[in-house]
Amino acid sequence: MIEKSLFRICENLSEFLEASPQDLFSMLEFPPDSSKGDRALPCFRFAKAMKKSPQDLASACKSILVRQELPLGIDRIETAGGYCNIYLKSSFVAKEVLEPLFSSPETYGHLIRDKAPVAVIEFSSPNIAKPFSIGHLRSTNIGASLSRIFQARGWKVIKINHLGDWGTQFGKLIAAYRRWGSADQLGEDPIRALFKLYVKFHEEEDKDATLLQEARENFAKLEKKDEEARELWQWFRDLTLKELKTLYDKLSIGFDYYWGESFYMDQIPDLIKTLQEKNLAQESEGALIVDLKDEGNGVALLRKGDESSLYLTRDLAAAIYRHQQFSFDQMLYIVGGEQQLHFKQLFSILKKLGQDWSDRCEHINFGQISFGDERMSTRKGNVVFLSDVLSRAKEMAQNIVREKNPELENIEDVAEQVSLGAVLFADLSARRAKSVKFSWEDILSFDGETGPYLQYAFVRTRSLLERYGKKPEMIEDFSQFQAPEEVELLRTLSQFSYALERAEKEREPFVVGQYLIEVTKRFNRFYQAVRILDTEAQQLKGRILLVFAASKVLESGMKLLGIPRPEKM
RNA sequence: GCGUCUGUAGCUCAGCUGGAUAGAGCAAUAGCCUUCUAAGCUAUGGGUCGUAGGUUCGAAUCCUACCAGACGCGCCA
Repeated sequence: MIEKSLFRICENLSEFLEASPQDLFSMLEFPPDSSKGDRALPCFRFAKAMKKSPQDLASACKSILVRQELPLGIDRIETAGGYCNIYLKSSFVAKEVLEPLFSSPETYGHLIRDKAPVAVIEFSSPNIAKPFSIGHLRSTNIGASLSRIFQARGWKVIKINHLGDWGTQFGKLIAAYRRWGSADQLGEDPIRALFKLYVKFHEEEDKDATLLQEARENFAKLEKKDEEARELWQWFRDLTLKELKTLYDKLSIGFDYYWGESFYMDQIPDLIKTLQEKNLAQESEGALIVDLKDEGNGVALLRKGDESSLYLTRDLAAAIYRHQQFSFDQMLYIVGGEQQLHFKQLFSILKKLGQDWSDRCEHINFGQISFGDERMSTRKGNVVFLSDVLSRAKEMAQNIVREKNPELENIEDVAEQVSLGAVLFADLSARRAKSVKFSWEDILSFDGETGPYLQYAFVRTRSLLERYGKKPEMIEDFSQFQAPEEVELLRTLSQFSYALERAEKEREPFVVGQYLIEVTKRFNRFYQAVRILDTEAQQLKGRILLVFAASKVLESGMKLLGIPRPEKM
């Protein structure tokens, strides 16, 4: 184990630097480039207390370390500036990468824990009766990736789709349907038909003040289990859910529970009662509120004047219910940053309710997708539908595949995979918090650091392995990798688990994407610089094993991000 | 007005638990296919890290103020 040897070094320096080995270990960093070693210990921090220059300290560290035998796999120690740089033997790195990758490629880089902590992850959560826009892709994509990353990091993950299937919007929809809709309209493309009704409602709303009133009344009826309203609601919900599931299948995303907002409806009266009994809720202007002004979180609305529930009420019920069911160690809400206040209020009220697990709830926010200069708005109808993006991307990919690889058999399938790769990766190519301007050009890009870039490298590995024709075998001599491109590739492959760890800690799937770009870059350089298939037997065996290793890491990482892995393209 | 987030190359973004010369991709220019898929590889140019202070041996990174943009702040979700 690389970590073991590095930890040994920290132990050996512990006394001299007057710091625990654990602290030293956590201080180790990756140098900017490999000429400065594999890990570095910065000595600046100790300079003041020990009244020595960082340079002298680094040298002292070096002499302490070289005085005795270096731990297994450590090649040498050098100093540069105030850094004590640790160089690993490249044969050691090769062994550490290739052996586990060969014996259990599926779990390479993963963390196995004795007892898996439980994470509830709520994501995607689209609104029923509204088309799935490119904006919804963010929560879906981040949530699905994070779920897989958490699993790879040893969590048991429970995935919940908190469908937006309750609320005043349904009152609006029912009102719109009654005025302008008909059953035939919903036959062909029900979602678009419902969407048109929704947009029309908001157009007419400005002219006709009674509309909103009617919508609210409809929703109140729905909550009071009015049969007719409920039938319509059920119908709209079924239509949407059917279409949603097709989309999730296409993206290979599954949920453990489709517990939408409506699911918690019956739990709300008790919740309200408890809140009142604990004197947390108070009447104000006809509504029921929790005053959180003293902590800077404004006023939280629990119940409207007409007694109907609100988003926050349903989220409170949902959180409590989920905790009862799963007693999770962590709950992540993958929801846009514009709802920050809502989640602050939610967590704060949970705490006031005495739910001590409230600090295990976390809002994983992300920036918005804007469209040109305007914010995308379903109400105004200026949205980009995910289905349109996907079909346009597929069309474009098809043209490119036809041009680049005309003999390919299943061009349409490959185009589908490549276009999905492009769209999904584009969505994960910046940190969550960044808001992104939607651009066809960016999302349909196939060159440079994109999904297809990863896929192309993966295809190259598959092609090499196929041409090789045999199963790769384990090698004995790990010192045969001499070319710098081989060493660099191995070095990068050895860092997979760090990428996963960082992605988990920062809740950033993007970190895995960045890492895969790095692997791909290293692989391409290796491929360019070195012949693989037409070399002598020993070298061939080693290089094909390295190709196998790269292929598996790429595959594993792309799986985590939901990026399809074509065999040919 | 208050709060949160963002501001780094022409464009899109890394780097932000302080540290070694501020890195990629796109676009531009110049090379590399009689050899394993050129959706690739190599090279070149391109930067007051929003502004001004402060902390520090050291600041793109931490603190303060200001500027610009996005979002949120009582009956939507």
